[in-house]
Amino acid sequence: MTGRRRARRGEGDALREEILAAAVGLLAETGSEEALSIRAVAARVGVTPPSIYLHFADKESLVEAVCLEAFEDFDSRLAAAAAGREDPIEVLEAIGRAYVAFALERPEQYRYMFMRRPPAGLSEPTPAELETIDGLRLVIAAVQSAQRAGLIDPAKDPLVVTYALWCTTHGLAALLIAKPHFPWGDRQALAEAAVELAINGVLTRS
Amino acid sequence: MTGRRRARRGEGDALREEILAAAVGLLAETGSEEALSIRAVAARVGVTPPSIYLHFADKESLVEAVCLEAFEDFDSRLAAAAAGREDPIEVLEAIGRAYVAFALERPEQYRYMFMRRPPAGLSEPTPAELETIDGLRLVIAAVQSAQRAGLIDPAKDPLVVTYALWCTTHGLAALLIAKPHFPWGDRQALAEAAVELAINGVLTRS
DNA sequence: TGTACATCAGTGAACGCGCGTTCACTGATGTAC
DNA sequence: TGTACATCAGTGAACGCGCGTTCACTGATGTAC
Repeated sequence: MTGRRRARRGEGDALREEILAAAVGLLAETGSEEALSIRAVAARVGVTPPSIYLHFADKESLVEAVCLEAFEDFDSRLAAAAAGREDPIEVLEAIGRAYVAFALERPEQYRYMFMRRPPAGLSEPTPAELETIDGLRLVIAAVQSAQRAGLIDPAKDPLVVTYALWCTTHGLAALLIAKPHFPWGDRQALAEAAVELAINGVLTRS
Repeated sequence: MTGRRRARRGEGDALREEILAAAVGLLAETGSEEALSIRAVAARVGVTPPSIYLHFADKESLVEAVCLEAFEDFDSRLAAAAAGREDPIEVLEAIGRAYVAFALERPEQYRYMFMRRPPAGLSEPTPAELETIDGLRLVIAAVQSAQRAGLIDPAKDPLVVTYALWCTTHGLAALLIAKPHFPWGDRQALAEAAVELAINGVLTRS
C-alpha cells in the first residue's frame, strides 16, 4: 500500500465517490453480498481500511449509500421507460420490462435493494424504501389512468393493484436471480409471459 | 459443557435429528440466516462443535439437509391444500394460499429455500430444487386440467403458465418477507388480490 | 455372573481466517507572516 | 519570494470477535471369554 495523493482542498468528496463506485463494482463483479466488506472496498480503491471511516460513519452507512445510489438509477430507468407513452397499459408493460431488465443486468444491486434482510431492530421504512414508493408512483398513476379509461375496474384500490403487479415482476426477477440454474427454459419468453399475466390479471374482463 | 449420554447402539441417528431440529429452530427463532452457524447449532443441542462433524460432512451438508426437510414440509402442505378439490381453478387458488401461508409462517425457511444465494460454482440444480419441481407438478396438473376445460388457453405451454403463476406468489411472499416494515396495508387483502390477479391473468377472456 | 478389552460418540483445545473498528501517527497541503 | 507552522486526509499496527474445521484424547457402552 503505497498511499495515494492526499485530497486537495475542494476534493474532499472525491475519495467518497471512489469508495462508493468500488462498492458498487465489487457487488457487480463478485456477485456476492458478503464480498462487500470494508476491507475489500478499501483494497479495491487502493486505500487502507481506516480511511473509509473518514467518509462513512460505519459499514451500515456505506451500504445505505450504495442502496440509495442503486435506487436512483432504478427510478430513472423506470421513468425513462414510461416517458412519452400515452396508453396506460403500454406504460405498465414498458415499466414491467424495464424493471425486469434492471434486475437481470444488476442482480446484486437488485438483491441488495429488494431481497436483503432488513437491518435488525429497524421498524421504520428506510430512505431507500421511501425511494421505492416514489418509483411506484409511476405505476399508481398509470393504474389510475387505466381506471379512468375503464380498462381496470375503478372500484379497485389502485395501490393494491400496483402492489399486486409489483408482486409478479418482483417474483420473476427474484426467482431468476435466486435460482439461476433452475430449468427456466427461455427466460425472455418467461418474462413476457409473466408481464402479460400480470397486466391481463388486472384488466376488466371484456 | 457437561457432555451428554453417549448414543447407544441403535441411537446413532438421534443426535443427527436433534442437530437438524436445532438448526431449524435457530432459523425460525433468530430470524437470521447468519445465525445458522455450526457453533450456534452445537450450543443449542448442548454438544461441542466438532461432534456436528460426526453427523454432517461440513456446514454445507447441514444446510442442504435443512433445506430438504423444509421442502418436504412445504410440499406436503401444498399437496394437502390441493387434495380433494375438483375444480382446477379452486386447486390453483388453494395452492396459492397455502404457498403464501407457508412463507409467512416460516419466513426464514422460505428465505433459505427460495431467496438464498446459490452455493458458488454450482451449475446443476440441487436436490432441493428438484424437490421444488416436484411441488410444481401439482400446479402443472391443475393448469393442464383447466386447459382441458377451456378455462385456460390450451395453446399456452402449461409449464410457462405455471412459472408465471409462481412468479406472482413468490413475489408476494418474498416482498412481505424482505420488506416487513413497508406500508403494505392489509396483508391478507394484498395476498388475496395478488392470488386473484395471478389466476385472473391466466384465464381465457370470457 | 465377573473381568479384561475393543469400540467409537463426543470432548477440549487449538489452528488460521477475515471481519469491523480504534488509535496514535505522519507527512503533504495550504496559510501566515 | 522564502520560511515556519497548522491542518487533517490517509496510514500502519493492533484489538477482539465468531467463524469452520482439525486433532489427539477420553471414557461410557457393548462384547468376548
